[in-house]
Amino acid sequence: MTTFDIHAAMAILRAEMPRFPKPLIDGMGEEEANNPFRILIATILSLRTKDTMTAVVAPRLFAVADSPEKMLALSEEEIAELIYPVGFYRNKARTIRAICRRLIEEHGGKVPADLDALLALPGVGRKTANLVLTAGFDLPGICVDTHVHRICNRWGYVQTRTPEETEMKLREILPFEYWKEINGLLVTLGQNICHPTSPRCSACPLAHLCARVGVERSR
DNA sequence: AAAACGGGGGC
DNA sequence: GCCCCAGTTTT
Repeated sequence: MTTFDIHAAMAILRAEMPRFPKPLIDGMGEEEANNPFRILIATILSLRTKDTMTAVVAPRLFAVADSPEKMLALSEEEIAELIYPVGFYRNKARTIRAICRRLIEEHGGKVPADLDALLALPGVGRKTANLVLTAGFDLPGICVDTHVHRICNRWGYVQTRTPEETEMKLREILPFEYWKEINGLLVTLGQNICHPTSPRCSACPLAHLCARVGVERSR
């Protein structure tokens, strides 16, 4: 059991996080916000990469190809050229084409709105699949990336070793009303305050709730 | 459980 | 120069 007050924490985050720049997916415009294809491809681009870098590259790519058919019309080299700065660009270009081929062959050219179908796509793991469900389709899901995993453990809200374990625990204990929000809010907190190393606890609006597990107090 | 993929930005 | 970054796959 945990004594961490999740309701208080989420209320504070809802109030405080909007003053920071929005994460990539949350920052997408109205048209893109519910475009599962763009969410999916942008998430592939963002693997182990600064999301500010993805924000530069994604519009460049979508201007040329915003559907599986148009994307597949580009060669691996052409895609790699367009997305170069994100890193892993050869892998990602190959993965993007493989995904688009599968979308056309097995899903009528649409992104499936189903967790298992998403996980079956090449290069798609639990983080990406859950982000597409929640951000792309407004369906239930909990997207656990390194920020969510780290911060929930620092809080003392969960005690887990891996992001997957964190997701499964959150499915048990996180009130349903927060499922779709927790990723965006914790990414913002993680990028701006609760950094992986040297978190700025003195600037954190949740400091009074946090167990600060694994966090060194600074002065 | 650990390595590999990989270039750009911050310090 | 060195370390980190909205992970996933393979060994």
